[in-house]
Parts: sequence; structure tokens; C-alpha cells
Amino acid sequence: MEPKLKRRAKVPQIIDAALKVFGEKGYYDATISEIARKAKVSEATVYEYFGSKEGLLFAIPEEITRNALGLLETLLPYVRGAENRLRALVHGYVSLYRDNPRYSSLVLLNLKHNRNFMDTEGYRLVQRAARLMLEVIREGIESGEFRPDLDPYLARSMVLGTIEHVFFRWHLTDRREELQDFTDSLMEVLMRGMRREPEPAAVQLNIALTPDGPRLQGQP
Amino acid sequence: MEPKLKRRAKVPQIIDAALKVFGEKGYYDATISEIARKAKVSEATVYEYFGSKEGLLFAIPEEITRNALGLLETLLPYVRGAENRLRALVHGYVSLYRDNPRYSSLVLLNLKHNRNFMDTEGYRLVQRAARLMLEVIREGIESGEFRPDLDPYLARSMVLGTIEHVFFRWHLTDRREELQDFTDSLMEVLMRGMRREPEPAAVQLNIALTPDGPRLQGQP
Amino acid sequence: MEPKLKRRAKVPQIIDAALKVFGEKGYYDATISEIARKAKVSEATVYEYFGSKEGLLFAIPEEITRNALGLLETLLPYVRGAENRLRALVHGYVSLYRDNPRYSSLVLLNLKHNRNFMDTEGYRLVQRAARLMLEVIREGIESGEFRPDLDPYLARSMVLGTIEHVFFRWHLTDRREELQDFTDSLMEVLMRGMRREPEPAAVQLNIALTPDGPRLQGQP
Amino acid sequence: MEPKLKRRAKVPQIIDAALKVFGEKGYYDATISEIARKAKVSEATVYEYFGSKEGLLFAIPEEITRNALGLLETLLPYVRGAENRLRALVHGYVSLYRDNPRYSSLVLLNLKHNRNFMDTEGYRLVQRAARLMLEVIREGIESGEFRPDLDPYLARSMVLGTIEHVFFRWHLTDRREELQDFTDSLMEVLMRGMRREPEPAAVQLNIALTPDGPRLQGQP
DNA sequence: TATGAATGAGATTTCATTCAT
DNA sequence: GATGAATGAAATCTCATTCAT
Repeated sequence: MEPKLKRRAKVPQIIDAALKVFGEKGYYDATISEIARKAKVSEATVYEYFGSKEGLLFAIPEEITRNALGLLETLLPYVRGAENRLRALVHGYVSLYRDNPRYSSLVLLNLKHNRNFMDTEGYRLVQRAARLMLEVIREGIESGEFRPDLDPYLARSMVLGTIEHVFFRWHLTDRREELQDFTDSLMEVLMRGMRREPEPAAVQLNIALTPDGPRLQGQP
Repeated sequence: MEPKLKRRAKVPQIIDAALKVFGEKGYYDATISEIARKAKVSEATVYEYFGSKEGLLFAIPEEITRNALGLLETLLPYVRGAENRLRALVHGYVSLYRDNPRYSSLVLLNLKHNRNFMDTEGYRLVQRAARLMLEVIREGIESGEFRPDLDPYLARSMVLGTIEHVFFRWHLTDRREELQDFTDSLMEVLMRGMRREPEPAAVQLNIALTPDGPRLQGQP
Repeated sequence: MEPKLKRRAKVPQIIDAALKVFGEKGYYDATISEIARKAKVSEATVYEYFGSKEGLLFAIPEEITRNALGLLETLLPYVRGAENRLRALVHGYVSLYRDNPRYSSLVLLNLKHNRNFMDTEGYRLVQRAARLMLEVIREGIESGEFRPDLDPYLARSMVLGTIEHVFFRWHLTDRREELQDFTDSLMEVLMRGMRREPEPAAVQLNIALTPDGPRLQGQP
Repeated sequence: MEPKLKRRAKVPQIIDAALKVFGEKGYYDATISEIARKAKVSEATVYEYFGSKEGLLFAIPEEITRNALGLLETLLPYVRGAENRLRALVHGYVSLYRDNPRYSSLVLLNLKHNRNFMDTEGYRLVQRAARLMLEVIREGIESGEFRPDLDPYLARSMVLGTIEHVFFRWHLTDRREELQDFTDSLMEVLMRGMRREPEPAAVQLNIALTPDGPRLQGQP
């Protein structure tokens, strides 16, 4: 039984308990005491590993975000076209938030608003994901897929804001209903709004006069 | 000096101080003591008027939201067309949030996430505004202005989520830059996404064969 | 019942309790809880007045030292001669320490060694008293009362060191015996050591034999 | 590598680290954890050897005092005269404290005031040294070298108090200046104060007028 | 012998809140 | 109506200390 293994063994327990308690009570009303009890360790052990209550809070998003980001960055190079890349990102967020409801609840209800979170490794990962999306949007504009006058920051805010708003409502209503994947509906509206419009549908007429009368072929 | 007048004079003082302190420190790190000091009243007076710290927090949005909502409900009947009505709503939110930065900061960073806020008169007003938007969207769908397969909840989340996301970033970055009115840019993308597409541009050809040869008239 | 009076009323209670508890257990093993219990106030009240445990500790010497110093500075101008002035100072220390045993115990066992005490108003008063003694010694050297090669710092260390050592032993042995005023014994040894020696008492005899008989004139 | 040797190797390491950390932070603010880190052993090892934090503190003076005392007791029989013997003791203290500044700092700032120290082997050694000095003073009184009305306890307090006061100041000011050996200056003042005065140089004149003229006999 | 890991046991400190005046 | 004064009730955090390996 290697000590390093034993050590690592308690971390997930604690993180898990913290996720539950922070999620239920909110960061401020949660107590280390309850988290420790739920994790079946002593309070001192929590401090041994995480240093402080805030340290524990901030430790949570790190791994999850790192994994999700890794997945995205592995996947994205294989996706062609700004629209498809954006869809992949949206899908990534949506499935991450839906498959880890406790985590998304924590992020949306407790973490985002903590100013100290901004000095955190976890926050840097979150930022990297957001920047990834910004770049995809910019690529789309440059490549001509997206409208040239699109404000990329606003576009990103539309994507992220919508996702967060939907999940926020889901959590506020205690997730009574199954949340269906709204990636497609969202992308549908978004892309109609962002896509460069095709050239005004030039109609080409080929008319050949024959003895039988005119023959028309129209192609929109 | 009539007592009623004196009383009335302290409430805005306290609310104002609370807005500042809650905004700077966040709800939990703010103290009644500091608010009272800033409002130049005793702590006990704060309790006299607002009953509790949370009561003070919840008292803040009530008046502001009530006023804003009143304005919208007065204005809206005079606006025709779902798109215009939606634009009016968006503009209402954006200007409310922009002209009252401390208030929007409080709402986005402290109030939204407080579960007890949901049992509040202020929250009911907020909800009413949100429902107003939902109805406008539904009207648009019914009237054929908006796409029939549009999910009105998703659409509303797009509108509100975007607005909140933009303001949230603005506050997080300490509002270093002037925030410009993004109502139009947002509406532009949104409406392209939501508007019912015109009938496939049927091309009608009137062809009259004359001795001189065919004469074509195309009308899109 | 003026509030200011009520307020002041608790301070001596707390100081008194602190003096007892700090004296019995030492600063570190004393607890605010016990002090509060003994003073019949809540722990929070202690913090209301003194801000912190250390603040409470440091508040104690201030008044006592201030009073003692005031007395000395009032008295000293009326005492002539470096030796008498020094004796007055020694007596001042000895009687202060003997008449306030709890205070001297606190100073010698807990306060002196606290490095933070050096940033304190109380410490500055203590310093002022020590500087007073240094000046008296210097005056004595300059006036020729004390030996010219006396190191004033060493002399002061002898005075203060002796006083502190005697009281320290007294406190360590739980003050089993009445401590008698050792001012005179100490001054006796000190002054013999510090006083300028009189000129070697040369006796000069002038004897003139006259018809009337011898006439003696002795000049020391 | 014999275990006994290894063991012996760790004890000085730990003592050394303890001396540093206790000296810098004071006993209470020092932590076993830091000492162990500095000594490059585990905390548990410290407990293996010293049993408790206090045990570690008390272990420090033992060896040093034992050595110093041994030296004094070897040397003293060869020194003649109370004054010289006292001087030897003073010099012993001064050089011990000056050559082991960390040790003297620990003794003066942390050890002396610890009531439990009095139940310690180390304290007994310290006491023995103090008693040695008392005896030398008594011898001096009995032999007529010192004044017969000298209070030997007070005299010892003067010696020890002065030494401690000088070193205390030296440590409080962070030993900014080299401390010079003040043994001689101290002994000078002390001995003048303590030495028995020679018989009052009474000058007795017997003058007999004779026919031959006056006859003078002076006896000092 | 040596230690990594875990914790028991409190102490300080902070505030929201109350109440007599 | 207004407040100065007092406090109840916790919560975070820290270490000395233990023990299985």
C-alpha cells in the first residue's frame, strides 16, 4: 500500500462531499465541519489537503475543467468549418454541464461570482476555453462563413450567456425536468443570425426558342 | 420636522449605502456596521427599517424593478410588432443595467444566486418582466413574425443570458471601458435567427409569345 | 446614567480579570474565555473594547506606567543632587513593583519579552522612564558627583537589572515572603561604587613655634 | 553505520534547529513542524527523541549549562580571594552568553519565564551556578573582603540582574552592535560598592610641648 | 529507528441581532 | 424613532501529538 496512493484516496472523497455541500447550501452557508463529516475525515484533514475553505472550493473546478478542455482541444483539430467547430464547443459545454449537474451548479451559483476565483488556476482554464470559442468565431468571420460585421465578443456572450442562463434556470428550479440537449436549437437560431447570407439568389434563365415554342429552365 | 419625513429620509440613505457596500464587498463580506456607518445611522436603525441583513438586500431591487417594469408596461402597448416590442424590452434591460451599474452589479453578482430571493416581492417583479418577454416572443411566433419552430424559452434565455453575460463581464473587469449600447447588434443577430423566413422567393414568369419573339418579365 | 460612564465601567473589570488570568497562566495559556468569565462580561465585549488578545495585554501597562511616570516627573524637579534623584527613581520602581505585584509579575514574566510590545504606547512610556534614569546618571557624572569613567548605560543596567532580578525571584517563588524595601541597601552598594572618591584626604600641618606656644592650622 | 551513531547524529541537528526556530519566533510561535523541517527529520522523530515540545525546549540548556558549570567548578578552586572568584564567575556568565547568543536569547526570552522549567534538570544546573555565586559572596563577607553588612542575595541579584539586563537589551536590539566584555567595568563598580573599607584613616596627633620644642607623632 | 498521514481539541475572532433607555 | 452597548453562537483554522507501517 503505497502512501501516495493512500494520500490520493481521500482527495476525491473530500471533493465529492464538498461538491454536495457547497451545492446544497452555497459556499458561505456550507461548513467545513459538514463536509468533513460527509467525507468521513476530520476537519483537520481537509485543511491538510486544501489549506482553506476557499482553497477547497477552487480545487474543484480545476480537474473537471482541465479534462473537458483537454477533450475539446484534442477534438477540435479534426472538425472542419467554423460552424461545426462552434457546434462542437457548444456541445462540449452543454454536455459537461448536464452530465455534471453538481459541478455546473457550483460554477454558476457559487464560483463565477467569487472575485478571488479570478486568481486561480481553475479560472485560467475556464478562460482558455472561452478564448477558444472567441477564436473559432473570429476564424468564421475571416473565412467568410460568418457575417463580417459580427462582433465576436457579443457572439460569444450570446453562446455562453444562453448556455449559462438555461442551466441556471434548470438549477434554480431544482432540475425538476430532464434537460434535453438544446445544442441544435440554439445553433439553429445562432447560425441563422451569424451566417453570412448567400448572394441574392441570382436566377439564371436559359431560353431557347424552338419551333415548338419557348423552353424554359430556371435554376434558383 | 415631521417624523414621517425624517423616516423617509433615512431609507434612501441606507439603501444607497447598502448598494455601495454590498456592491464592493459582496453580500457576505459586507457588514451592517459598515453600511450603517456609511449611511450615518446606527446599526439598530437599519434593523428598525429592514428587519435583517437579508431584508435590506432584498429591499433594494424592489423599487428599482418596480419602476422599470412600470415604464415597460406603460410603453409596450404603444409598440407594434413582436420584433419592435422585443427590441423595446431589450433596450429596457440594457439601459436599466447600464444606468444603474451598482444595481446591476448587485443583481448579477449577489442577488440572482440567493435562493431566498425567490420568495421575495422583488423577485416576483423580476419574474413578471421575464414573463413579459416570453409573451412577446410567443406573440411573435403566433403572428408569424418569428419562426414557428422557435422554442420561446430558449429564445428568452438567449436574450436574457446574453444581456447578463455582457454585463457580468463588464462588472468583473471593473467596468474599465464604457459599455456601449449593444441592443442593435444583439437584435440584429437575434432577429435574423428568429424571424420567419420569407416564402421561398417564388419567381413568377409571365411570358407572352409575340411575333417579335418572347418577352420576359421576372418578378421575384 | 451616562453611557460614557457605563462604558468606562467595564474596562477596569476586564483589565483586572486580565491581570489575574495573565498573571496566573501566562499570556499564552490564558484564554479570553476565562478572562471574560472572570470579568462577568461576554468574550465579545472584551473584543469590543480591546480588539484582540494582544491588545488587551498591551492595554494594561499603559495606565499604570503613565501614572507612575507622571508622579516621577512631578516629583523629580524638587529633588536635588544626582544621588538623591537616582534614589527617588529607584524608590519609584521598587514601590510601583511592590505595590502592584500582579502588574510587576505581568511585566516581568509576560510583557517584556513580547516583541510586539515594542510597537506600543505602553512601551514608549516605559522607555521614557528608562531614559529619565539615564539622564540622571549622566547629570551625576557631569556634575562630578559620580565617577567620570562610569558607563551610564552599564550603571542603568545595574539599577534596572537588579530591581527586575529581585522582583523576578520574588514572583517565581510565589511571593512567599514579604518583600522589604531594598532601595537603601541597593543604593548603598551602588553609590559606593559610583560616587566619585573624595580627594585623598591629605592632611597638611603648618606648625609655627612661637614664644606663646605652638599654633596649629590643619586644612583637610 | 551503527544505530547509536546515527541516533547521536540527529540529536544535535534537532537541538540546533530548535535553537534557531525558538530563538527567532519564540517558544509559542515556533512549531515542531518548522523545527523538524529545518533539522531534516520528521516531526515524529522529534517526538521520538524529546517526547514533547516542552521537552525539546528544556533539553537545550542542559548540555550547555552542564558544560559551563563544569568549567567553573574545575576552575574556581584555583582562584584565590572572593573578589577574584566572583570576577571569574562574572566572566564565565558573560562569555557563555556572548559566545552562544542563540542560547542566551533563548534563556532570557523564553526559558526563564516558563514555570515548568523549574522542575527541570537544566534548571537545577542553573540554580547550582547561582548558588555557587552566593557562596562566593558569603565567603567574601566572612573573610572580611566584602562589607559585613552586605546582603548576599541582593549582591547576587546585582550581578546576575545586571548581566541579564545587558544581554536582554542586546538581544532586543537584534544585537546590532558587537557586545564588548563589560566584566571589568561591572566589577569595578561592584567591588567598590562591596569591598570592606579600610579603617578610617584616623590621624592621631600627640603633641607634647617640651623644652626641646614640640614633638609630633602622627599615626595614620 | 523513522515517518507519513491523520486528527482531537480548542482558541480567537466576527457579526448579526437585541434591548434598555 | 433612534441608538449605544452588549452578546450569543459559530466557524475557521492551527498544532501538538499519535500510530500503523
